[in-house]
Amino acid sequence: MNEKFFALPIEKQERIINAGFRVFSQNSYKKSPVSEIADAAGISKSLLFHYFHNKKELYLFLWETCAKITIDYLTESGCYEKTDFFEMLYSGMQAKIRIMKKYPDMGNFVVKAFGEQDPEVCEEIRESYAKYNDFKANNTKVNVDPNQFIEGLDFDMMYREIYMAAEGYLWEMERHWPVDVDKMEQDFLKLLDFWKKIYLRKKED
Amino acid sequence: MNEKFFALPIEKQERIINAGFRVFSQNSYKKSPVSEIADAAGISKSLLFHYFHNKKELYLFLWETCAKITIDYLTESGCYEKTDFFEMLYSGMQAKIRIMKKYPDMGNFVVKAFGEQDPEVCEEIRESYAKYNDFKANNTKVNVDPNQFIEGLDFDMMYREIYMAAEGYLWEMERHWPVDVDKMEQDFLKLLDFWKKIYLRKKED
DNA sequence: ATTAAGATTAACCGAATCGGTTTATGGAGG
DNA sequence: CCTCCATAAACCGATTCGGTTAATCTTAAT
Repeated sequence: MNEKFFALPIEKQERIINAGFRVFSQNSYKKSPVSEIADAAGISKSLLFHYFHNKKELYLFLWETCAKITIDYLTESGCYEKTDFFEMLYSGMQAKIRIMKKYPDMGNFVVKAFGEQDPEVCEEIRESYAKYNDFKANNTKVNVDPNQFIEGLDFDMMYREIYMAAEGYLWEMERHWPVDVDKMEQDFLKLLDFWKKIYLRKKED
Repeated sequence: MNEKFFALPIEKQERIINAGFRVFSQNSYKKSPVSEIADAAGISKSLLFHYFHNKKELYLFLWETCAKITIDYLTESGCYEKTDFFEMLYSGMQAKIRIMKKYPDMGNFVVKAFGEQDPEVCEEIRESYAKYNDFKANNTKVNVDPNQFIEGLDFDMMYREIYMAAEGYLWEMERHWPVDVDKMEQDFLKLLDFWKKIYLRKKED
């Protein structure tokens, strides 16, 4: 790609990135016109082709950008260092919320790209995803104290259940456009309280 | 539409319906070619245009079909008559599983259609959805005994949490194609047990 | 065997779209 | 006035799409 892209004002870079996320998340790679992305970004198609030599390059740049954004926001949230389980959940969720605020269509783009079948891009997508997963595996070490939970609790099951509920909540949110991220944070705090009340051992002091 | 469609062998009807679900769920209305649907169904484009006069008619037929299928499977499952909360959950989930078995892409089609913006179809979609919602509101009456749950439980919150977890689970499943519906049922049974253990009042007899 | 009717498809059409290129424009600095 | 350089308009050949038409294939009655 043309490195001059990064010399653009950040605001313009983000407009282009978000336009790409939006269009590519709504249609398959082949059916997503570059012209539509340019329109959504408020620039001309020719300019887009000036910064990215072709459609494929733009697409893969967006894909790599997702990994970069996720890693940046997650590490910055400090969630990797937390030892308290619910604190980890909370800062992780805060990172996701901040991402959604700035890149509203990134989540859907990731899902769509991950399932992309087009031979022109799908191998690259999968390779890059493997790399990202390696990074995650090397940097995620959850250590929680099992004594804080109620007796006889199936911890893996609880984790899974909470994870799915969060996922389901996000999914439900994204269906009701536009996403109200502030309401989201409130809802999630309420959920956290609910979970703590259910799963945490009562303090008997 | 051409009523002769319903005279076709059921197996062929379903092939066409599933092909429509598949293609329309992967791209927006405008970017979903009728020819691709015909290919996926194993028939010629001209034959598809013989049964449905145009693309819009096919699309709206598929949309109405979703409501019909959902209502049919849900009432047949008996979940509307259940008074036990977890039994209701279980039969509802069984209905959804049966639907996914027969129409693997219907769920994604519904989501996509619900968010469709194209002026050629979006008003009709919304109207029809309102009708479906009315039906659901008139036929869903949950009456559960609050005494069966642990003390101090926020029931609405629990319901919401369970609902989201189920949603999140489905969503996670659909990402890992193809969906293994039998494993799904097992997982869901385990989840049900987990919830019962957490939320139900312990029997002290 | 002939034919009529219906089911199904291949071939076709005009309009629009798409990825990408070439040419033109407009504005800032020297 | 000239030179860059960011940006856009106009353009191009290839392809695609919705829909139609003409042809073929199947079947069952005569």
